[in-house]
Amino acid sequence: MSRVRTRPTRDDTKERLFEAAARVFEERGIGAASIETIAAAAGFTRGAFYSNFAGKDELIAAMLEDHVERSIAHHRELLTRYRTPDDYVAALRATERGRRDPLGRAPLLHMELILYVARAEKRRPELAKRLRARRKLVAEIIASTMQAVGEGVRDPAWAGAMLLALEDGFRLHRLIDPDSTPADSFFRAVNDLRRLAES
Amino acid sequence: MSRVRTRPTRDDTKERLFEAAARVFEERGIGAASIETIAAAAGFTRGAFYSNFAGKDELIAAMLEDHVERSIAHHRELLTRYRTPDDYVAALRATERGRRDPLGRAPLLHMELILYVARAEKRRPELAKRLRARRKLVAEIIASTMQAVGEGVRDPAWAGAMLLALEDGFRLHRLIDPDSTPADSFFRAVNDLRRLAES
DNA sequence: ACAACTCGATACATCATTGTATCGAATTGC
DNA sequence: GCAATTCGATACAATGATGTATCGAGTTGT
Repeated sequence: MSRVRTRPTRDDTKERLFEAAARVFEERGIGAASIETIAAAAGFTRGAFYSNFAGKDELIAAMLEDHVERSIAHHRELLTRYRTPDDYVAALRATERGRRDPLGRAPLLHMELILYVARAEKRRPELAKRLRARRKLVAEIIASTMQAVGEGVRDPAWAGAMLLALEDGFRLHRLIDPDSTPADSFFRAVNDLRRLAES
Repeated sequence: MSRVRTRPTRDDTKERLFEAAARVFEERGIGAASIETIAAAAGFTRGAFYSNFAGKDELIAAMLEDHVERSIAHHRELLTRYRTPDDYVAALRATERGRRDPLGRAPLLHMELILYVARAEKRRPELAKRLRARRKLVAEIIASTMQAVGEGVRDPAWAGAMLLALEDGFRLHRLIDPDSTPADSFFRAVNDLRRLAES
């Protein structure tokens, strides 16, 4: 039995390394981020890092694993509460405003991870699985909320793919030029499309 | 006057460095690419590189400059030839197919550049200018081709922004998962939207 | 043809990064 | 409590990257 904990638990350390890595990746880019910098940002030395991960690759794999579930869980939770398209979009808008991003991570990091993994041929399937899960989820959301209002969409899966492309695209453009790309561009587009589809 | 040129011109060297840099950036990512690797890929040494550019930043700025003009010029040229939406989309589809995209590798560079510049606060305006130019161009295309058919779009500028977001989004997703994201996803979406807007 | 100039390779010094090996302190099992 | 184990800091060797300074070959103007 220990009297008072003076050393952080292993999971604590990993968590701190995650956060630090997210910050550093976002700031410098994954490729330009050194292990040393990441460890230092977390308040540790390289020793701690290598004690927890085999290297940069394993860290990133762990980051993906960790955060994917979180974001999907959030959407599913929203789905149980808001049953019409308008409500759902409104709810999303609200969380968007409050949080950093519906996917749970800052946009730059999101893109950065996509690129990093897309480049690592052997690891691409992981990210692909994630994209497919997101699409399936959006398709479900469309189908579910549409049905609640009595409207029909011919192909929810394709509609989901389009919406996700639109979302990621606007996210990218907002990175480049926030001034000409308002935060709610995506939602505006969704509403426009819904209006189009209804007429 | 020299008899026979045995040394490449300065512009030749720069051009070769551009191409090599594009390859290396695509393969390793901008952050992870070293000057040495780039120069070597072009068949030169670092000496040549530093003789032509002050550093990585300046190289990238030059690459952007180069890329932008080329792509915009191409679209404008298309615009003079194809005056209806259908023709234009068809023409785009054709050039897209012809472009080197055997493994979907070229788009990586596009995203990579966006991220790199988005991160460099001081340089962001350049890329923003480019995004705005693209949007303006697409808006013009929409307005121009629509008018030729006698249709009206309420807000061509906004429609242009949406289309670009859609395009970049699909490009991103194709990087992740080519199997579930066919190369013509964007064009399919454009056609769907046109059909929606017409009804 | 000759002098001035330009380009790119080579060499060099400095510094950053990587991965491992080892040691001491903290923690847990018994 | 005490031994065994775990965690993370430190030291270390090897390698890679950066930028500059310099030299020789190539090129241009007159």
